[in-house]
Amino acid sequence: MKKPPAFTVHDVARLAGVSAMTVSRALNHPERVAPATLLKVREVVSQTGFVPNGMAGGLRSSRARLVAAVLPTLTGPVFQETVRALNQALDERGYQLMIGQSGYDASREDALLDAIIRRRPDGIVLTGIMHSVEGRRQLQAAGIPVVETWDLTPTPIDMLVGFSHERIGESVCHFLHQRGYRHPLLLGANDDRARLRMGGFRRAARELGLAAEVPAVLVPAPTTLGSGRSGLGEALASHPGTDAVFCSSDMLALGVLIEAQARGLSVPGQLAVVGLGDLEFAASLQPALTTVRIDGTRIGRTAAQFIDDRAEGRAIEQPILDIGFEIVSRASA
Amino acid sequence: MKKPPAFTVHDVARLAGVSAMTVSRALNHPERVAPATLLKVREVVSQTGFVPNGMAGGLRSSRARLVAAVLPTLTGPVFQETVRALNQALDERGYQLMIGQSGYDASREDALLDAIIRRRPDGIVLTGIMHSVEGRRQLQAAGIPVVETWDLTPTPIDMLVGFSHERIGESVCHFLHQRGYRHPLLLGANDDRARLRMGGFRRAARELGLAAEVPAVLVPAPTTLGSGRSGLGEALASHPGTDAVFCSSDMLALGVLIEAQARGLSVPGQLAVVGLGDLEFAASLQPALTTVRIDGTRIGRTAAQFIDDRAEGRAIEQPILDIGFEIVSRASA
DNA sequence: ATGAAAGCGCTAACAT
DNA sequence: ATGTTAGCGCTTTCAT
Repeated sequence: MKKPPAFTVHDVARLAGVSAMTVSRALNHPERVAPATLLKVREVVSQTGFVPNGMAGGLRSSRARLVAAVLPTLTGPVFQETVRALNQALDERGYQLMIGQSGYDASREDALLDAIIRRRPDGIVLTGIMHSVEGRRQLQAAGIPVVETWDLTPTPIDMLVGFSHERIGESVCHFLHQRGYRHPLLLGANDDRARLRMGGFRRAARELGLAAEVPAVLVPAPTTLGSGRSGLGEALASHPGTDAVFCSSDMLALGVLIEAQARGLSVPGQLAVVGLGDLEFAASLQPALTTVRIDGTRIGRTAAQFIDDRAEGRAIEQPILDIGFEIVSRASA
Repeated sequence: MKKPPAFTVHDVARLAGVSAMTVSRALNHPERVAPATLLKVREVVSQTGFVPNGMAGGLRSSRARLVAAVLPTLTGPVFQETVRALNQALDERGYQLMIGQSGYDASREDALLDAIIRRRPDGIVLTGIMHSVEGRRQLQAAGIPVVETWDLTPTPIDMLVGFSHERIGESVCHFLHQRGYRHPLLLGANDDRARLRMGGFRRAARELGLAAEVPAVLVPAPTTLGSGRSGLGEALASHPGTDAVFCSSDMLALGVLIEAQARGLSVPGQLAVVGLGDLEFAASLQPALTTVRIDGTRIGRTAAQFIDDRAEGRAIEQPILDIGFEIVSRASA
């Protein structure tokens, strides 16, 4: 597997008896080339297997046709719908998606941003809000379109497609209260967004006179089925009167469901369970899971649209978009 | 958000009172630059927020420091461990990961390969074997290191890290037979790899005198919990004597577990269930899931190693690696 | 409709 | 240890 010298536009040009420029045009603007010439060029291209060097083209045209996405975990199911929709929407518009994993370590985060900015992508999609001052500065300075997602802030770096985690907390609290549950408990990871939801839930609970401070059980991120099981155990040990659990992910909720079953607790009779994410499996569980649905597809598609609009110089009428959420009421609460 | 003209090495060079080349060296080979000069350059770099243009550097040095991964689905949990490990191992070596979704449509697949080859990545990781003749030709012609994964073939394009799906089928068949199950059924998607496992399972079953043709229930890809539930229903309707189900994913197996419970079937007493993947949740289920463990981490890390070795011109002693698999015996079978 | 010249920003190769 | 020159492969710009 010795690397054979790859063909260049000049090679193709020579073989087709035209200039390099005509080859470039035949590839990128076929309508501006005479049909006969086009045919000839295409012939040579397919015979040689020529694929243009995108680094050279991108360098000259300052269009990388690349979008970078930064995710806290590559592995969590939560953002998958978003990533899938983003990838598909970008693909339709002729962009490739590059992914990077953030979180955990501040210095790794800097290195990741650096690696991304080096490639001069046409846009960067952040899952969550960029809080680091240095990171914000870097992104602003790079002048690359940025879409922050999955959260709201009054001061985005650039563009935003998200929803309010606090309002989710409030809504779920009201939802449970309305159904007669009086001793809710919060089960979740200790990340920024989960904290916001807890804050909203607790405030609503105070306003409803439920509890001065709704108890919470924290589990390590990322949330797993196993931590749902052990988390419920912990919750019932420390707060035996608990009659409802709001979980910060559907996976966690599934763990709670399984643990409840193992303990002979009926759901929702003795314990209500609410998840977050409305993952594919939520509707198929027994009992079917009541959960908070977030339209990840819309987030992904909108982010792609924003970036493409920017790259094409189109104005964006509403660059800060709150897409809201929906409580999907099924059998578990 | 007007794009401010980004700094170049020349700007930095001017401000630091050195040549562009020295800036380049200070950034890439700091040891070859006098300490005082280095300090000066770094000072200017951090003041200007300069980030070198990777397209220009890559063009000149023909090192993109980029690896492309092609996955059948971005969303399935099956390859996540592989992708996570791949990303991490590449990251440690200073590469970025670009992902693309294959499958579904042959013309989309060509476009994806084209988009990847354009970027002249340092390597391409394929999840599964590339069967398309045209695709193989393109990849060979591009001279980019290719690692095929998650399968075995005597004729890889280049390098390979995988395991035998046929042998998995055989092994699970023997496993179930040994435990006294005599009426197994196969539940899975109708993809290449699942077919290989079914083939292996059926051959072993014939050799063991279990059945001339072990029955199978096919579900659409990607496999879901819901199709596990409906699949079990279908299986019991058409083959009421079934006493064991080998599912082509853990998610499917979870669906089978839930459906069995809903029907009052005891597992493994009346029905044995075996999954594939050993996903995080498998051990935490009730009953804990017996499943086939594939070391996705090793696949990902090895693929990264192979590509880096190639890029650095190191010889690879064993470029075709069978990492095998392991049946993790838990409570469900 | 096509071509020639120039240069995108960086770094390999060769001085000094 | 540092600088100079040249050129990676393409596309923008300006001719023709």
